[in-house]
Order: sequence, then C-alpha cells, then structure tokens
Amino acid sequence: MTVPQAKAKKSISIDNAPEGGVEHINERAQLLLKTLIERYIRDGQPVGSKALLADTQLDLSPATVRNVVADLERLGLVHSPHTSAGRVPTEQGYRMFIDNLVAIKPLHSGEVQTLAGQLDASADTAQLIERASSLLSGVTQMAGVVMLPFQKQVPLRQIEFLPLSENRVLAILVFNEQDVQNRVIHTGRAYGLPELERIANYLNEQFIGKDLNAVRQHILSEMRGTREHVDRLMRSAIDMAHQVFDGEAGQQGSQDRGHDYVMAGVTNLMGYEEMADVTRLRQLFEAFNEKQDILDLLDKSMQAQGMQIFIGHESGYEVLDNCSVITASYSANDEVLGVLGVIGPTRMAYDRIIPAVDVTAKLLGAILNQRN
Amino acid sequence: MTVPQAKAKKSISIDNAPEGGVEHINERAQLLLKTLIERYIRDGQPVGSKALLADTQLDLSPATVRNVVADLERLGLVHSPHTSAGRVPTEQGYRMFIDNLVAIKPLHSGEVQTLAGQLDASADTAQLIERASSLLSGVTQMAGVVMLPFQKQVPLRQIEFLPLSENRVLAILVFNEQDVQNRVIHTGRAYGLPELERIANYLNEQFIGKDLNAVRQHILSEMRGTREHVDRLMRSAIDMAHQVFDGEAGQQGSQDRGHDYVMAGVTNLMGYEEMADVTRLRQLFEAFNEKQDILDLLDKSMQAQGMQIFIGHESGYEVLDNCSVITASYSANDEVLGVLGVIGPTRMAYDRIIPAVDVTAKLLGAILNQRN
DNA sequence: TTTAGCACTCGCGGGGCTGGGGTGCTAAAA
DNA sequence: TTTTAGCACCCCAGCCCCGCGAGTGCTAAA
Repeated sequence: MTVPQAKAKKSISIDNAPEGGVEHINERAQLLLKTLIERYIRDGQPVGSKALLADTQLDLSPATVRNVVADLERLGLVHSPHTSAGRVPTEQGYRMFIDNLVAIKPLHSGEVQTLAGQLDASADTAQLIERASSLLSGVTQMAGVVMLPFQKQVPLRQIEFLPLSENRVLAILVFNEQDVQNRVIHTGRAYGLPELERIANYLNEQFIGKDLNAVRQHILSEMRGTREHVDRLMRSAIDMAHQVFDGEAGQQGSQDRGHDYVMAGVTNLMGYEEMADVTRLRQLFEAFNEKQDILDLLDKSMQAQGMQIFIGHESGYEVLDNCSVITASYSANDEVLGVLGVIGPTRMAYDRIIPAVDVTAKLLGAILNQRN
Repeated sequence: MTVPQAKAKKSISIDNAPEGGVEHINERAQLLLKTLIERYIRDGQPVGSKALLADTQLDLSPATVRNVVADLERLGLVHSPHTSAGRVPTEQGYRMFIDNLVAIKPLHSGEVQTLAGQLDASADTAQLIERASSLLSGVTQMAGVVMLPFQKQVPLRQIEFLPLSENRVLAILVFNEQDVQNRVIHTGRAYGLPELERIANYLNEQFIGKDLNAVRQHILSEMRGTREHVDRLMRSAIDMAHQVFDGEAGQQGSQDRGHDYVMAGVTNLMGYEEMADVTRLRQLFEAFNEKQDILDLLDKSMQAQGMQIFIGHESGYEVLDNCSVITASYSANDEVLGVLGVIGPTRMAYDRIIPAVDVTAKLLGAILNQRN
C-alpha cells in the first residue's frame, strides 16, 4: 500500500552548519530562495518576481530576479503551478532551505517557561507523555506525537504477589515510583500468601535491578536449566515469572514490546487549506489510528538520534505526501528512550517549530533522567 | 457557546408502538412520509413526487402525491431546499419517522454472532469498553462511543499496601479479577511491611464488600469520630484510607468520579458528504476531545435509561446540529452502569443502527453482569 | 377527491469573456 | 557577461449568460 522505506536523512544540526550541496548556487540565488520560501510559508501563495524582490534588500530589477528564479526551477528547487503564476518551493527546495538556509528562531524564554512549567515531573510516565504530546501540539499548532519511552531498559525494583482467587494470582511489578504494573496470572493450583511471599523473595533476589529483557533471558535459561532440580519452590517461582514476564499485554497495555505513541491535536491539521481534501485527511487520520506506519517512521528516526526532518515523500509513506514530520529523540542517562515530534503540512514555520520540538525533547529527557 | 439543555426525549420502544402525535395525518400520508424518508436516507437527494410514487405500491398520480407532500410540508415534517427540488425530511419528520414509522431491521444472526464473538469477556474492563466502542463503530460505520461503567457501585474485594520508598506507599485496590487499581500515596513517615499489613487487615475488615462511595462515607465518619481515640494503628489506617480513596486521579485514570468515555471510528464521519464542511467537522472533533458536552449528553440519556435518540438540535449542542445521537444504557444486575451509542449524520440508516446499538448494549451488560 | 395540463422556478453545468498577475524572450544597456 | 526594459503571451479566477432538466403549484376538468 504505502512504500515502507524512508530515505535516510542526515540529521539536522540546529546551529545551521553549512554543508555540501550548495556548490552550484551562488549567494544571491540562495538569498532569493530563502526569501521565497519564507514568504511562501508566510502566506501560502505562489510568489512572483516582484513580490519576492520586495522582500529582499537587493537593488535589482524583477527581470533579473526572474532569471535567477528560472535557474532555481531548473535545479528543481522551485516550481510553478502553471505558466504565469509565481513559484512554490518543491520538496528539494524545502530540503535545501532546512539544511542550509533556515534561520532558526529560538523560542523566547516565556515559551520555554510554559513548556517547562507544564511538564509535571511528578506525574506518572503515561501522563507525562500525554502532556508532552499535548504541549507540542499546542505550541506548534500541529499534530504532536510522542513515542512511549522504550521500557526494556528500566530496571525492575520489586516484585510482589497477591492471591486473588482459587487459581488467580496478581503480580505487581514496581519499576519506580511512577511506574507500577499489575498482571493477573492463572496458576494451576491455589497458592497461599506465605508461599507467594517466598516465591516473591526468591524472584526479587534474582531479578532486582535487571531490566525486563535481562529478566526474560534469565527465566529462559533457568527453565532450561532446572529440568533436573526438583526444588518445588523454585519451579513454581520460575513458572510464575514466566507467565508474568512473557505473558504480554499486561493490564497497563503492551507498551514495552511493540512500542506505542500518543498523539494530540490532530484536529489542528483541519485548519490548514493544504489539508482541505477530506478524503486525504481521512486517510491520514486513519494512518494515525492504525499506528503501524507512523510507528515505523518514528522507529527510524529514533535510531538516527538527534533531530530528523522528513519532507513530503521523504517519509516514504503515501499518506504523508504533503506533510512534513519533524522529530527529535529524547534520552535520559545518555540512552535514547524514544522520540517525539510534530506532523503538519509541508508548508510549516520550520524556524519556530524545529526549536519547539528540540526543546520539548530535551525537557522530557531531563525529567525522565531523574527517574531510574 | 452551546445550549446546554437537551429536550427530554421519550424513550424509544423498539417494537414500534403507535403513540400520540399522529392524529391529523392519515395513513396514506404516513406511508408517503415513511417512504420519502427511507428513500432520502438511502440516496441522500431530495425526493420528488414521481420518484416517491415509484417507491410505493400506491395507484396514484404524481399530482396527488404532490398535494399530500405539500401537506406534510405545511406540518413541518418535510421541507424543500428550494422551489422545484424534491423534499427532504426535517428533524420533526425524522422524529415522527422514528417514533411511529420506522420498520426496525433486526440484525441478522451473523452480525449478532460477530458482535458477541468479538466482545471478549475475559478482557479487563478498559479493554472491553474499547472493544465495544470499536465494534459499534465498525458495524454502524459511524462514530461509536461507550461511557465507562459507573464504578461507584463495584464493591471492593481487597486492599493491600506495599512500601515503596522512604515515605511512599503503594496501595492496591482489588475489585475483581479484571479490575485492579494502583495508587501511590505519600505518607508523613516511613512504614514497615508488618505495620502496613496490620493496617491493611484493619481496612479489609472495615471495607470489604463496600463500594467506593460507601467506603468514602465510612472514612469521613471515622475521621470525625476518632478524634478522642488515640489508637495509633487506626489513626494511620484512616489517614491512609483517606488518601487512597479521596486522592482522586489514581494511576488508572479518574474514571470513577468524573465519568469518561471511549470513542472509536470518528474518521468514519469523514466519509459523509453532509459532514464535508471541514470547519464544522473540526468543531465536532474538538467537542469529542473536550468531552464535556458529549459527557453531559450521555449522562442525560443514561438517566433516562433504555434507548434514546437525539436528532439534530434535540441534543441541545450546536456542534451536533446535523448529527443524530443514538444511545442505549447498559446495565448489569438490574443496575444501570453506563451508556453507549453512536454519533453520525442525521441522515443515517436508523432501521439498522438502532438495533445495533441496542444489541451491543445488551451484550456489554451481559458480560459485565458476570462480574461483581 | 383525484388528475391532467401547464406555466413557472431554480440549480447546475458549460461556454465565453475579461482583468490581472505573472512569465519568457529579445534586444539593448551597463 | 550581466542586468534591464519592453513586449507578447499565458492562464487562472471570477463573472455573466444561457439552456437543460427536474420538480413544483395552480387551475380546471373528471
């Protein structure tokens, strides 16, 4: 259905490092391209030579500008919807704009304050993520998306059992003060409280401090190993642990294996004329619900670390054709935990939105850093 | 902003009982109204006298039909978008259609099977609700909405405490095998495990079998009463209980007091031409996110019990102007727990959708009935 | 009460016209 | 070689107009 491969995008350096790719385009042309895109982003209409000229300090005639712009068109950076309309940036134009030309507008401290203030460090992780997503969408007026932090890495702090009924046992996994998970497991027979306590003790000894992945490994090797031993306690313990840790879909949702994300402000997208086509919009929204495609994209940009920008086709997904996706990974303790970003029409105010995404990612990382 | 009062709607009897309000409109006119609405629902275009006639067995001339339809228009049941277009039902027309004329098409057993099969009785409540909502939207091709069951009534089965850190304690509330809640509470000092166990024992004695409301009552009276006593254990127990039960926003979300709902398939709405106006649609979606208005509406129809149908303005909320809302309350043990329904354009296939909502409500009720 | 006949009304789609913003090209100027 | 003025040209957007078709309301006769 959709082409599932995104072109590798080199990661964006916020501080506007000049890089290769500009060789054959002189400074004046760059300036004009930059102004053209800025203007187009501002008011969404094809910009003609006169208007373009008016936005620069250049002392030139429109005719000259026309020549330059014609060059830009030949290079594929700009394109005119029909003869005798102004020019509109192409995806490649945007690409160059972002890689070399854009003048990032840092958030003014007020905005940073609100962001920082609204991200409540004391909330549990799920709420925190939700919050971040909503802030992102609020600040940028686009759709905000935050991937849940990659839980595999979180070390287990405590495990407890509670008998529920005849052969149901409630397992409680404590990771930290904000993250506690419950799982109901089905046992072959009834267990008493003391027995469960001993099992818990045993497992705690074994597992505390290990992350879920390590725990799973451990269990597997134990299961292979214990064939000969007949210690009943250990047997039960391992059986239970197996159910707890491999029985996916714990009550809190299966966020740790399959990844998941939280979106906010999708309705913002309904405000932009370039998104006016209801059926396309619908497809986009449905992709948001399916999650798979978006998730793949987020995964990719998480691996790339730092900021990533996908313009239109670059994402590789048809539904995102006239959208741009700006992501930044967030990390704690020097480890990438996830990725967040915004999705909006290709024509967006990159100069404001890039730093917004950047800052949010850093803030979120900082908060998660305080937990372990 | 939106008019917050919905007209009281008499509840709908599925079996099509003839009731008052039809006095001054003879059988033939009724038949014509019914056919007109059916046809309009089918293909969404104003229906003229000839077309209308073709859909009935009546041996009449178009002219006669025109006369009758003109009467219907005078009664406000039908309305023509401009001279020389066919007629379109008004809200009142739909009202009469639903109250007196509609011929409900029972779901064919296959559909019931799927519904029943897909509603997984073993899932926890949250998943179950999600599922119901999604099924509802899938079957009807509208937006499905299910209110979370009203938790106040669920009796507590067990409460346990676990020390987390210096002065954090994890409280675990078990209601039944599908519903377990965690809450982290902040204590003034550190508690040891044995102490917590004694507190839990005490609270279990007091609270088991009571629903959350009763528990809260109990705590309040205890707090007033225990001033004189100085039993330290009891004091701590009550303090903790207070935090657990009145500290709203437990980790699982605050579903029990403020109500909440789960929607699914909102994108379905984007398929209907009558919803083509993006800005209106956006307002609608935003209302879905705000939740407040929708929640009020659901609350109202829950109190009314049984099925409720709001056509256009009848809901009292501007955003729902050209929408109909069909709800049915669901109950277990003869107690209304919540309400579910669908939201879609006024022009919807009531004959199919009414039973779908009805059946889903009954199925959900039946499943919840097995828990206590 | 029903029906045929008829004049009338609108919405919709297509065609033609116009104005304005914008282009590309050419030839001259810098 | 680059810049510029001039010019012909293009084409979209809006507008008006017109004709068609579906459907109506009214009237007068059955």
